Amino acid sequence: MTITIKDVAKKANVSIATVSRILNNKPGYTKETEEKVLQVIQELGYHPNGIARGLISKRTHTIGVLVPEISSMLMSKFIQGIEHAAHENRSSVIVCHTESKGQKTQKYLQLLQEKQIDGIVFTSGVFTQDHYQIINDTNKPVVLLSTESQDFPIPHVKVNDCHAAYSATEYLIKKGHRKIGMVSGNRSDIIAGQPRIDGFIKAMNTYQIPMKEEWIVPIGFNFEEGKQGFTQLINQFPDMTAVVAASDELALGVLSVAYQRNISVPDQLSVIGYDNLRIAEMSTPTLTTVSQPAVEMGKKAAELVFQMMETNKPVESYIFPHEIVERQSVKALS
Amino acid sequence: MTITIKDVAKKANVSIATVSRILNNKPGYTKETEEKVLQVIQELGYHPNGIARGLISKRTHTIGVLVPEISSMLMSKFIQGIEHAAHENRSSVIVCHTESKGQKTQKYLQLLQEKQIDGIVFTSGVFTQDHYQIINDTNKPVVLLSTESQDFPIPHVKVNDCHAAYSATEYLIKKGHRKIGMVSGNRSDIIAGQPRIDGFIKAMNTYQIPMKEEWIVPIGFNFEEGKQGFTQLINQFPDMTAVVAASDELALGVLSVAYQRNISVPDQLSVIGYDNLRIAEMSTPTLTTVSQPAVEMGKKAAELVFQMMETNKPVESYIFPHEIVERQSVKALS
DNA sequence: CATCATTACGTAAACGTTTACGTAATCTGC
DNA sequence: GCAGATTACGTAAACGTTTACGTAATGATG
Repeated sequence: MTITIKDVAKKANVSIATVSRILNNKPGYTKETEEKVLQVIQELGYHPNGIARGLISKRTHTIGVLVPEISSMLMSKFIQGIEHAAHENRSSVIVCHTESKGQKTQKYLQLLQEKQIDGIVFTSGVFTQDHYQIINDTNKPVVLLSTESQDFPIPHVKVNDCHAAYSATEYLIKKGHRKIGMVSGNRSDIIAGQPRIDGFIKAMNTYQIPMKEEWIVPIGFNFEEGKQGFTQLINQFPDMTAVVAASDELALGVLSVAYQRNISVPDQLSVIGYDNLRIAEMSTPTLTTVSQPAVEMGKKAAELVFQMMETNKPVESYIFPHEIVERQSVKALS
Repeated sequence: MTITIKDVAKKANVSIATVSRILNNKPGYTKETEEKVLQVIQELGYHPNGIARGLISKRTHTIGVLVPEISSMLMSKFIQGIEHAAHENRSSVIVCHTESKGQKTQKYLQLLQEKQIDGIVFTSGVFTQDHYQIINDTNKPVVLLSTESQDFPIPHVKVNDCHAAYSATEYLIKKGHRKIGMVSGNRSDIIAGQPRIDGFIKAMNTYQIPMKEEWIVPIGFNFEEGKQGFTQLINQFPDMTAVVAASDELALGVLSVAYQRNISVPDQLSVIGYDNLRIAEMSTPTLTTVSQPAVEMGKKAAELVFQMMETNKPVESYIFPHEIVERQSVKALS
């Protein structure tokens, strides 16, 4: 049923080699035969079979992206950037939902290998020994997005989490705040948890602001955890005037509990978020936050993958600058 | 360099046919040879090449999904559901960002065809003649998600937009509201625009509530448009007590402007949204809204694709029930 | 006009699988 | 113990391309 290059060749009275040449712009045919063949292709409605092509060329023009959570707003921005870069490189992207599970991640890595994809963007939290094993013997380019690996030589693109959290804290301090709490990711999360806590502590120390351990509540990154974390924080630190949240979702959780308890933001409490997702503009009050250029980061990560494919050389990691976006949730103390 | 089935066969002293049989659980080998071959596969670290496989089987275990906007929260839920169903059917999904552009959509359809994907979930607004053309001669299963086509016999899964908007409006009416405005999608959007407006009007008529044309502001679906639309609406309808927003993002825009103008929600103004995205729980106040079970819908759409592949028969469209989720943004008038 | 380079093709072998068909060995039932 | 059925394989032809190599025809050069 399906029309192949042979059918085209036969009908155009040429060999399949000639058709192939025309299809791929390789030299070796006259203008006339080209026109003839092109016309036959039209008539027959022929489309080349990418699978057969891939079998020979060993390129599938497909890259895989592993994400822990598809419908996370941060991840969907990453994916958007990746898709964009892929499209510019005539490739498409397969999304793999790992649910942060090591086993599912491994299964997906195998799957991608069998599918002969050209490269991988890995956004799925911690990158383990097992993952490296698989990836290493596939010999395909991989880049880590918003994560990194200290054990293996794999390029990454991210912002400097510690530094960004430092900036956020410093921003509050410069606004006159001294009693500052933090709701953050778990300490066991060595990518986005502990480093941001470190940044917070470092800023407090640099500005010689005394602080207590219980001013920091490590709990996670989502909205519910933000509500929980802030509830705990406000109970053990009632005269706090500002809080740095390690994600925008956390910050919204803070806003939500504050609203319930009639704590006015920013008049009684200042809040700074992290990520600069779209919800940061959509909340009431709008959220001052540390911006991660997520779409750009996704784009860059994918571009590095393509660069590695072409040059066959390792590439440099890329650290994106962060930036404080001022909105309404932080007030200067007089 | 790459290890093929031949290498395995040679090292195990069997033919490639036998290896293939073992790989695919087809009968015709003893326990002994199986063990032997399996062991060699382990030793060599062999992985079957899905491309070569696909060339023969004509199945790539890949489906494509076309979305107008990847980082829309609604779309990412759809994608999540689709990915889930795909994974359960041992397939993976390629995401294609169409930007609602007909031309890009067509390009992507061609691409997917060349990639020999097994089926398509189409979530990209209006489904045109041109799209049908391409899809029809590929002969692959397609299902429309959250859209439909009156011209072509393609199954869809969605909620009944008109009915859902009717319910939302009715809900407000039953809470005692009479002066109700609407911020909606454009009238030219025959999928999610006009039908929801129709539902609104129908409810007002059914309950014999007089209304004016300018109580409806068709403008779009996102946050910014919500702000704009509501600003316009409140100016020409100042004594309005409630508003139905055709999306949660629109509703958040309403909330935002109301906050700026010191209109208290829900005390002075009730707001009902549409979609039940995660932001509906995260806003202040939390948003009463019409729930679309987006993840389930995505899942169902993909499942229909697989069903069509297996049975080779057309399937029925599927209308999901909607549901009002009560939160804090609507108040009963006494 | 003879020689050589270039052009415009065609032939056939890959790429890594699956699978129809053939064949020798083993098993079954009497 | 023998005919026939069954089992456990091997051989080779597909699947739809790309591409190295060969060849005849054309063009350029002296």
